Amino acid sequence: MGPIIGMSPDKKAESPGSQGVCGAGTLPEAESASSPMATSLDRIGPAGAGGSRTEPEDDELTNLNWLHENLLQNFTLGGPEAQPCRGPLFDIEGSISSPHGHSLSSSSTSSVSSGSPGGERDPLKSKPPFSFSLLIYMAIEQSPSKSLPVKDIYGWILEHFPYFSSAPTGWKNSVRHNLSLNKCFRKVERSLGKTNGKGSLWCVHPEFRPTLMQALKKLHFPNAHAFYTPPASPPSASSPPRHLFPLEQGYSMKESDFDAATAMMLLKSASEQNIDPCDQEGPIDLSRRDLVVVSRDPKQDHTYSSSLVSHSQQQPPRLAAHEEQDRSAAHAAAALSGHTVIRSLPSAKRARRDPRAELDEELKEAAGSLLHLAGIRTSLGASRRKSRKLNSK
DNA sequence: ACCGCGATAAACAGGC
DNA sequence: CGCCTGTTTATCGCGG
Repeated sequence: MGPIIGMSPDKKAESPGSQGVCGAGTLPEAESASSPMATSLDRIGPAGAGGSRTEPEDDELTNLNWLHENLLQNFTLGGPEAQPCRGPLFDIEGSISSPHGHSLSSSSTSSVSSGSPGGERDPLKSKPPFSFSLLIYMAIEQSPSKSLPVKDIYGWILEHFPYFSSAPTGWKNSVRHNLSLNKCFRKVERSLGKTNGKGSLWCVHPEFRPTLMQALKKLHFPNAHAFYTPPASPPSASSPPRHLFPLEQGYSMKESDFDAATAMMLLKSASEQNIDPCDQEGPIDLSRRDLVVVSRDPKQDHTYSSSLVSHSQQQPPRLAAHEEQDRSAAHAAAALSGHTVIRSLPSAKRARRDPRAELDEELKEAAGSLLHLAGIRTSLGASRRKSRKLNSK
Protein backbone atom coordinates (compact mmCIF):
# COMPACT_ATOMS: atom_id res chain seq x y z
CA MET A 1 0.00 0.00 0.00
CA GLY A 2 1.10 3.29 -0.16
CA PRO A 3 4.37 4.81 0.18
CA ILE A 4 6.53 2.96 2.39
CA ILE A 5 9.44 4.37 3.93
CA GLY A 6 11.45 4.85 6.90
CA MET A 7 12.49 1.41 7.74
CA SER A 8 16.09 0.87 7.51
CA PRO A 9 16.43 -2.38 5.77
CA ASP A 10 19.50 -3.26 7.62
CA LYS A 11 17.98 -3.45 10.99
CA LYS A 12 16.25 -6.52 11.90
CA ALA A 13 13.70 -5.71 14.45
CA GLU A 14 13.33 -9.19 15.54
CA SER A 15 16.83 -9.89 16.50
CA PRO A 16 16.42 -11.27 19.94
CA GLY A 17 19.98 -10.51 20.55
CA SER A 18 19.08 -6.92 20.91
CA GLN A 19 17.86 -7.46 24.34
CA GLY A 20 20.09 -6.48 27.08
CA VAL A 21 21.67 -3.90 25.00
CA CYS A 22 19.28 -1.26 25.82
CA GLY A 23 21.44 0.14 28.43
CA ALA A 24 22.01 3.52 27.01
CA GLY A 25 18.47 4.31 27.64
CA THR A 26 17.55 3.94 24.12
CA LEU A 27 15.71 1.31 22.42
CA PRO A 28 17.55 0.13 19.45
CA GLU A 29 14.49 -0.91 17.67
CA ALA A 30 12.37 1.91 18.69
CA GLU A 31 15.08 4.23 17.95
CA SER A 32 15.72 2.93 14.59
CA ALA A 33 12.10 3.23 14.05
CA SER A 34 12.03 6.71 15.16
CA SER A 35 14.88 7.92 13.22
CA PRO A 36 13.37 7.33 9.93
CA MET A 37 10.21 8.81 11.08
CA ALA A 38 12.01 11.66 12.50
CA THR A 39 11.93 13.06 9.12
CA SER A 40 8.28 13.45 9.30
CA LEU A 41 6.60 12.39 12.41
CA ASP A 42 9.16 13.44 14.81
CA ARG A 43 8.83 16.89 13.70
CA ILE A 44 5.37 16.93 14.83
CA GLY A 45 4.69 19.20 17.59
CA PRO A 46 5.61 22.71 18.30
CA ALA A 47 9.19 21.99 18.79
CA GLY A 48 9.61 18.60 17.36
CA ALA A 49 9.46 16.90 20.64
CA GLY A 50 10.34 13.70 19.02
CA GLY A 51 13.50 14.85 17.48
CA SER A 52 14.70 16.15 20.73
CA ARG A 53 16.32 12.91 21.40
CA THR A 54 19.32 14.11 19.67
CA GLU A 55 18.61 17.72 19.52
CA PRO A 56 19.18 19.32 22.82
CA GLU A 57 17.72 22.46 21.60
CA ASP A 58 14.39 22.58 23.19
CA ASP A 59 15.10 22.07 26.75
CA GLU A 60 11.68 21.61 28.06
CA LEU A 61 10.58 19.41 25.39
CA THR A 62 13.75 17.60 25.58
CA ASN A 63 13.24 17.00 29.18
CA LEU A 64 9.85 15.82 28.63
CA ASN A 65 10.88 13.66 25.87
CA TRP A 66 13.75 12.29 27.69
CA LEU A 67 11.57 11.52 30.57
CA HIS A 68 9.13 10.03 28.34
CA GLU A 69 11.55 7.71 26.84
CA ASN A 70 13.32 6.77 29.94
CA LEU A 71 10.31 6.42 32.01
CA LEU A 72 8.77 4.25 29.55
CA GLN A 73 11.83 2.36 29.21
CA ASN A 74 12.02 1.54 32.76
CA PHE A 75 8.41 1.39 32.70
CA THR A 76 8.01 -0.23 35.94
CA LEU A 77 9.13 -0.66 39.32
CA GLY A 78 12.22 -2.36 40.15
CA GLY A 79 13.83 0.75 41.40
CA PRO A 80 17.11 2.07 40.26
CA GLU A 81 18.78 -1.20 40.57
CA ALA A 82 16.43 -2.77 38.22
CA GLN A 83 17.72 -3.38 34.80
CA PRO A 84 16.47 -0.76 32.56
CA CYS A 85 15.59 -3.10 29.90
CA ARG A 86 14.08 -6.12 31.13
CA GLY A 87 13.87 -6.64 34.78
CA PRO A 88 11.17 -4.35 35.90
CA LEU A 89 8.47 -5.62 33.79
CA PHE A 90 8.83 -8.96 35.17
CA ASP A 91 8.93 -7.76 38.62
CA ILE A 92 5.66 -6.34 37.96
CA GLU A 93 4.43 -9.49 36.75
CA GLY A 94 5.31 -11.03 39.95
CA SER A 95 3.36 -8.58 41.90
CA ILE A 96 0.40 -8.41 39.77
CA SER A 97 -0.12 -11.90 38.94
CA SER A 98 -0.73 -12.23 42.53
CA PRO A 99 -3.81 -12.25 44.50
CA HIS A 100 -5.58 -9.47 42.81
CA GLY A 101 -7.15 -10.66 39.74
CA HIS A 102 -7.26 -8.54 36.74
CA SER A 103 -9.71 -9.08 34.14
CA LEU A 104 -7.61 -7.62 31.51
CA SER A 105 -5.22 -10.25 30.67
CA SER A 106 -6.36 -12.81 33.00
CA SER A 107 -6.20 -15.52 30.51
CA SER A 108 -2.80 -14.75 29.32
CA THR A 109 -1.59 -14.03 32.73
CA SER A 110 -2.73 -17.19 34.14
CA SER A 111 -1.62 -19.20 31.25
CA VAL A 112 1.71 -17.67 31.12
CA SER A 113 3.05 -16.07 34.10
CA SER A 114 2.01 -19.09 35.89
CA GLY A 115 4.11 -20.93 33.47
CA SER A 116 6.03 -22.19 36.34
CA PRO A 117 3.29 -22.90 38.70
CA GLY A 118 5.57 -23.84 41.40
CA GLY A 119 6.30 -20.21 41.83
CA GLU A 120 9.73 -20.39 40.45
CA ARG A 121 9.33 -18.71 37.22
CA ASP A 122 12.02 -17.41 35.11
CA PRO A 123 11.13 -13.82 34.86
CA LEU A 124 12.76 -13.58 31.56
CA LYS A 125 10.96 -16.46 30.16
CA SER A 126 7.56 -16.04 31.52
CA LYS A 127 4.97 -14.38 29.50
CA PRO A 128 4.27 -10.85 30.43
CA PRO A 129 1.01 -10.16 32.14
CA PHE A 130 0.09 -7.61 29.58
CA SER A 131 -2.28 -8.25 26.84
CA PHE A 132 -1.04 -7.69 23.37
CA SER A 133 -3.03 -4.55 23.25
CA LEU A 134 -1.14 -3.16 26.14
CA LEU A 135 2.16 -4.32 24.86
CA ILE A 136 1.51 -2.59 21.64
CA TYR A 137 0.31 0.41 23.45
CA MET A 138 3.44 0.61 25.51
CA ALA A 139 5.61 0.13 22.53
CA ILE A 140 3.95 2.85 20.61
CA GLU A 141 3.74 5.22 23.47
CA GLN A 142 7.34 4.91 24.26
CA SER A 143 8.36 5.93 20.84
CA PRO A 144 9.24 9.55 20.45
CA SER A 145 6.90 9.95 17.60
CA LYS A 146 4.18 7.92 19.15
CA SER A 147 4.01 5.71 16.19
CA LEU A 148 5.81 2.65 15.13
CA PRO A 149 5.86 0.22 12.30
CA VAL A 150 4.94 -3.28 13.23
CA LYS A 151 8.44 -4.33 12.95
CA ASP A 152 9.50 -1.99 15.63
CA ILE A 153 6.65 -2.98 17.76
CA TYR A 154 7.99 -6.46 17.51
CA GLY A 155 11.35 -5.14 18.39
CA TRP A 156 10.15 -3.30 21.41
CA ILE A 157 8.33 -6.28 22.67
CA LEU A 158 11.25 -8.52 22.11
CA GLU A 159 13.49 -6.16 23.83
CA HIS A 160 11.39 -5.71 26.85
CA PHE A 161 9.95 -9.12 27.04
CA PRO A 162 12.58 -11.66 26.24
CA TYR A 163 9.93 -14.19 26.65
CA PHE A 164 8.92 -13.59 23.12
CA SER A 165 12.32 -14.13 21.74
CA SER A 166 11.97 -17.73 22.52
CA ALA A 167 8.28 -17.95 21.96
CA PRO A 168 6.97 -19.29 18.75
CA THR A 169 6.51 -16.66 16.13
CA GLY A 170 2.82 -16.84 16.47
CA TRP A 171 2.91 -13.86 18.74
CA LYS A 172 3.75 -11.64 15.87
CA ASN A 173 0.69 -12.75 14.19
CA SER A 174 -1.15 -11.84 17.31
CA VAL A 175 0.39 -8.45 17.33
CA ARG A 176 -0.68 -7.78 13.82
CA HIS A 177 -3.98 -9.25 14.54
CA ASN A 178 -4.38 -6.86 17.40
CA LEU A 179 -3.32 -3.89 15.43
CA SER A 180 -5.81 -4.64 12.79
CA LEU A 181 -8.69 -5.48 14.98
CA ASN A 182 -8.23 -3.26 17.88
CA LYS A 183 -9.71 0.10 17.31
CA CYS A 184 -7.33 1.52 19.77
CA PHE A 185 -4.70 1.43 17.15
CA ARG A 186 -4.62 3.34 14.00
CA LYS A 187 -2.62 3.05 10.95
CA VAL A 188 -0.78 5.99 9.63
CA GLU A 189 1.00 6.02 6.41
CA ARG A 190 4.56 6.98 6.36
CA SER A 191 5.37 10.27 4.90
CA LEU A 192 5.41 10.32 1.22
CA GLY A 193 8.71 10.65 -0.28
CA LYS A 194 10.51 8.13 1.72
CA THR A 195 10.13 4.75 0.51
CA ASN A 196 12.32 2.56 2.48
CA GLY A 197 10.58 0.24 4.72
CA LYS A 198 7.39 -1.59 4.49
CA GLY A 199 4.05 -1.11 5.93
CA SER A 200 2.54 1.72 7.81
CA LEU A 201 3.12 3.23 11.13
CA TRP A 202 0.78 2.46 13.90
CA CYS A 203 -0.25 4.80 16.58
CA VAL A 204 -2.63 4.81 19.43
CA HIS A 205 -5.95 6.30 18.78
CA PRO A 206 -6.04 9.34 21.01
CA GLU A 207 -9.53 8.64 22.04
CA PHE A 208 -8.60 5.29 23.35
CA ARG A 209 -5.46 6.27 25.03
CA PRO A 210 -7.15 6.90 28.34
CA THR A 211 -8.71 3.55 27.99
CA LEU A 212 -5.47 1.84 27.39
CA MET A 213 -3.78 3.72 30.10
CA GLN A 214 -6.54 2.82 32.37
CA ALA A 215 -6.21 -0.76 31.44
CA LEU A 216 -2.54 -0.61 32.01
CA LYS A 217 -2.98 0.90 35.36
CA LYS A 218 -5.62 -1.48 36.28
CA LEU A 219 -3.28 -4.19 35.48
CA HIS A 220 -0.59 -2.75 37.55
CA PHE A 221 -2.80 -1.42 40.22
CA PRO A 222 -6.04 -3.18 40.28
CA ASN A 223 -7.48 -0.31 42.16
CA ALA A 224 -5.72 2.23 40.15
CA HIS A 225 -8.84 3.84 38.98
CA ALA A 226 -9.26 5.21 42.39
CA PHE A 227 -6.27 7.35 42.03
CA TYR A 228 -6.33 7.93 38.43
CA THR A 229 -5.75 11.49 37.65
CA PRO A 230 -7.00 12.46 34.33
CA PRO A 231 -4.70 14.07 31.92
CA ALA A 232 -7.24 16.66 31.28
CA SER A 233 -7.25 17.82 34.81
CA PRO A 234 -3.72 17.86 35.90
CA PRO A 235 -2.99 18.41 39.47
CA SER A 236 -1.64 21.72 40.29
CA ALA A 237 2.03 21.95 40.62
CA SER A 238 1.71 23.10 44.11
CA SER A 239 -0.28 20.18 45.17
CA PRO A 240 0.99 16.92 43.95
CA PRO A 241 -1.59 14.22 43.88
CA ARG A 242 -0.85 12.80 47.20
CA HIS A 243 -4.14 11.17 47.30
CA LEU A 244 -2.61 8.75 45.04
CA PHE A 245 -0.53 7.07 47.57
CA PRO A 246 -2.80 5.14 49.77
CA LEU A 247 -3.87 2.58 47.37
CA GLU A 248 -0.85 0.64 46.67
CA GLN A 249 -0.07 0.12 50.19
CA GLY A 250 -1.58 -3.21 49.96
CA TYR A 251 0.82 -4.08 47.29
CA SER A 252 4.36 -4.91 47.32
CA MET A 253 5.23 -1.76 45.64
CA LYS A 254 7.19 0.98 47.00
CA GLU A 255 5.63 4.28 47.29
CA SER A 256 8.25 5.76 45.14
CA ASP A 257 7.51 3.33 42.46
CA PHE A 258 4.00 4.25 42.62
CA ASP A 259 4.72 7.87 42.41
CA ALA A 260 6.93 7.32 39.52
CA ALA A 261 4.24 5.48 37.75
CA THR A 262 1.82 8.19 38.38
CA ALA A 263 4.26 10.77 37.33
CA MET A 264 4.96 8.89 34.24
CA MET A 265 1.36 8.83 33.41
CA LEU A 266 1.11 12.49 33.96
CA LEU A 267 4.09 13.15 31.89
CA LYS A 268 2.91 10.95 29.24
CA SER A 269 -0.37 12.61 29.19
CA ALA A 270 1.27 15.90 28.90
CA SER A 271 3.80 15.07 26.35
CA GLU A 272 1.62 13.04 24.21
CA GLN A 273 -0.43 16.01 23.55
CA ASN A 274 2.44 17.48 21.77
CA ILE A 275 3.50 14.83 19.49
CA ASP A 276 0.98 12.23 19.00
CA PRO A 277 0.56 11.93 15.31
CA CYS A 278 -2.78 10.46 15.87
CA ASP A 279 -3.89 13.22 18.02
CA GLN A 280 -4.08 15.54 15.19
CA GLU A 281 -7.46 16.91 14.86
CA GLY A 282 -8.63 17.69 11.46
CA PRO A 283 -6.65 17.64 8.34
CA ILE A 284 -4.37 20.26 9.53
CA ASP A 285 -1.57 18.49 11.10
CA LEU A 286 -2.03 15.35 9.27
CA SER A 287 -1.70 16.86 5.94
CA ARG A 288 0.96 19.09 7.17
CA ARG A 289 3.01 16.18 8.20
CA ASP A 290 2.35 14.26 5.16
CA LEU A 291 0.54 11.87 7.24
CA VAL A 292 -2.50 10.24 6.04
CA VAL A 293 -4.75 8.50 8.36
CA VAL A 294 -6.05 5.48 6.81
CA SER A 295 -9.48 5.38 8.03
CA ARG A 296 -10.67 2.17 9.31
CA ASP A 297 -13.72 0.66 7.93
CA PRO A 298 -16.53 1.68 10.09
CA LYS A 299 -17.98 -1.67 9.70
CA GLN A 300 -15.08 -3.14 11.49
CA ASP A 301 -16.27 -3.31 14.92
CA HIS A 302 -14.37 -6.12 16.26
CA THR A 303 -14.79 -7.33 19.71
CA TYR A 304 -11.24 -6.59 20.51
CA SER A 305 -11.63 -2.96 20.33
CA SER A 306 -14.98 -2.89 21.83
CA SER A 307 -13.90 -5.12 24.53
CA LEU A 308 -11.10 -2.99 25.56
CA VAL A 309 -13.29 -0.06 25.37
CA SER A 310 -16.11 -1.47 27.21
CA HIS A 311 -13.69 -2.40 29.82
CA SER A 312 -12.80 1.07 30.54
CA GLN A 313 -16.12 2.30 29.69
CA GLN A 314 -17.45 0.54 32.61
CA GLN A 315 -15.04 2.46 34.60
CA PRO A 316 -14.92 5.31 32.34
CA PRO A 317 -11.56 6.41 32.37
CA ARG A 318 -12.15 8.10 35.50
CA LEU A 319 -10.52 10.68 33.60
CA ALA A 320 -12.19 13.42 35.15
CA ALA A 321 -15.49 14.49 34.10
CA HIS A 322 -14.36 16.87 31.57
CA GLU A 323 -14.86 17.50 28.02
CA GLU A 324 -11.97 15.27 27.47
CA GLN A 325 -13.81 12.43 28.86
CA ASP A 326 -16.97 13.27 27.17
CA ARG A 327 -15.21 13.12 23.97
CA SER A 328 -13.59 9.91 24.83
CA ALA A 329 -16.81 8.42 25.85
CA ALA A 330 -18.49 9.65 22.79
CA HIS A 331 -15.86 8.25 20.60
CA ALA A 332 -15.60 5.08 22.39
CA ALA A 333 -19.28 4.73 22.18
CA ALA A 334 -19.15 5.49 18.57
CA ALA A 335 -16.46 2.97 18.12
CA LEU A 336 -18.52 0.47 19.90
CA SER A 337 -21.37 1.13 17.68
CA GLY A 338 -19.19 0.49 14.78
CA HIS A 339 -18.32 3.97 13.84
CA THR A 340 -14.85 5.09 13.81
CA VAL A 341 -15.06 8.67 14.55
CA ILE A 342 -11.73 9.98 14.35
CA ARG A 343 -11.96 13.54 13.81
CA SER A 344 -15.38 14.58 14.43
CA LEU A 345 -14.47 16.32 17.54
CA PRO A 346 -14.98 19.83 16.77
CA SER A 347 -14.27 22.68 18.92
CA ALA A 348 -14.00 20.75 22.07
CA LYS A 349 -10.53 19.71 21.41
CA ARG A 350 -9.57 22.79 19.70
CA ALA A 351 -10.62 24.78 22.62
CA ARG A 352 -8.59 22.57 24.75
CA ARG A 353 -5.57 23.13 22.70
CA ASP A 354 -5.10 26.53 23.96
CA PRO A 355 -4.46 25.56 27.50
CA ARG A 356 -2.25 22.85 26.34
CA ALA A 357 0.87 24.63 27.14
CA GLU A 358 -0.40 25.35 30.56
CA LEU A 359 -1.48 21.87 31.17
CA ASP A 360 1.72 20.59 29.95
CA GLU A 361 3.56 22.83 32.25
CA GLU A 362 1.49 21.90 35.18
CA LEU A 363 1.78 18.30 34.43
CA LYS A 364 5.44 18.50 34.15
CA GLU A 365 5.78 20.35 37.32
CA ALA A 366 3.46 18.13 39.17
CA ALA A 367 5.19 15.09 37.90
CA GLY A 368 8.49 16.56 38.71
CA SER A 369 7.42 17.30 42.20
CA LEU A 370 6.07 13.89 42.58
CA LEU A 371 9.19 12.27 41.47
CA HIS A 372 11.21 14.54 43.54
CA LEU A 373 9.20 13.80 46.58
CA ALA A 374 9.46 10.19 45.88
CA GLY A 375 13.15 10.56 45.85
CA ILE A 376 13.42 9.09 42.50
CA ARG A 377 16.58 9.97 40.85
CA THR A 378 17.12 10.54 37.30
CA SER A 379 19.97 9.53 35.21
CA LEU A 380 19.88 12.93 33.79
CA GLY A 381 21.48 14.33 36.78
CA ALA A 382 20.43 16.53 39.56
CA SER A 383 19.72 19.36 37.31
CA ARG A 384 16.59 17.77 36.17
CA ARG A 385 13.91 16.93 38.47
CA LYS A 386 12.43 14.50 36.30
CA SER A 387 12.80 10.98 36.85
CA ARG A 388 12.59 7.89 34.99
CA LYS A 389 10.90 4.98 36.37
CA LEU A 390 7.76 4.25 35.25
CA ASN A 391 6.29 1.68 36.99
CA SER A 392 3.41 1.95 35.09
CA LYS A 393 2.45 -0.87 36.90
C1' DA B 1 -24.34 -22.78 30.89
C1' DC B 2 -23.52 -18.57 28.82
C1' DC B 3 -20.99 -14.74 27.47
C1' DG B 4 -17.13 -11.63 26.93
C1' DC B 5 -12.42 -11.26 26.32
C1' DG B 6 -7.91 -12.30 24.90
C1' DA B 7 -4.78 -15.52 22.69
C1' DT B 8 -3.62 -18.32 18.95
C1' DA B 9 -3.71 -20.32 14.41
C1' DA B 10 -4.41 -20.05 9.75
C1' DA B 11 -5.72 -18.42 5.26
C1' DC B 12 -5.36 -14.90 2.10
C1' DA B 13 -4.18 -10.67 -0.50
C1' DG B 14 -1.02 -7.19 -1.70
C1' DG B 15 3.43 -4.95 -1.69
C1' DC B 16 8.40 -4.99 -1.73
C1' DC C 1 9.74 -16.09 -5.34
C1' DG C 2 10.00 -15.31 -0.63
C1' DC C 3 9.13 -12.39 3.01
C1' DC C 4 6.55 -8.90 5.27
C1' DT C 5 2.41 -6.57 6.24
C1' DG C 6 -2.37 -6.31 7.01
C1' DT C 7 -7.00 -8.31 7.21
C1' DT C 8 -10.19 -11.68 8.34
C1' DT C 9 -12.14 -15.83 10.25
C1' DA C 10 -12.27 -19.50 13.41
C1' DT C 11 -11.29 -21.71 17.62
C1' DC C 12 -9.98 -22.31 22.36
C1' DG C 13 -9.36 -21.31 27.29
C1' DC C 14 -10.43 -18.60 31.14
C1' DG C 15 -13.02 -15.81 34.19
C1' DG C 16 -17.23 -13.48 35.56
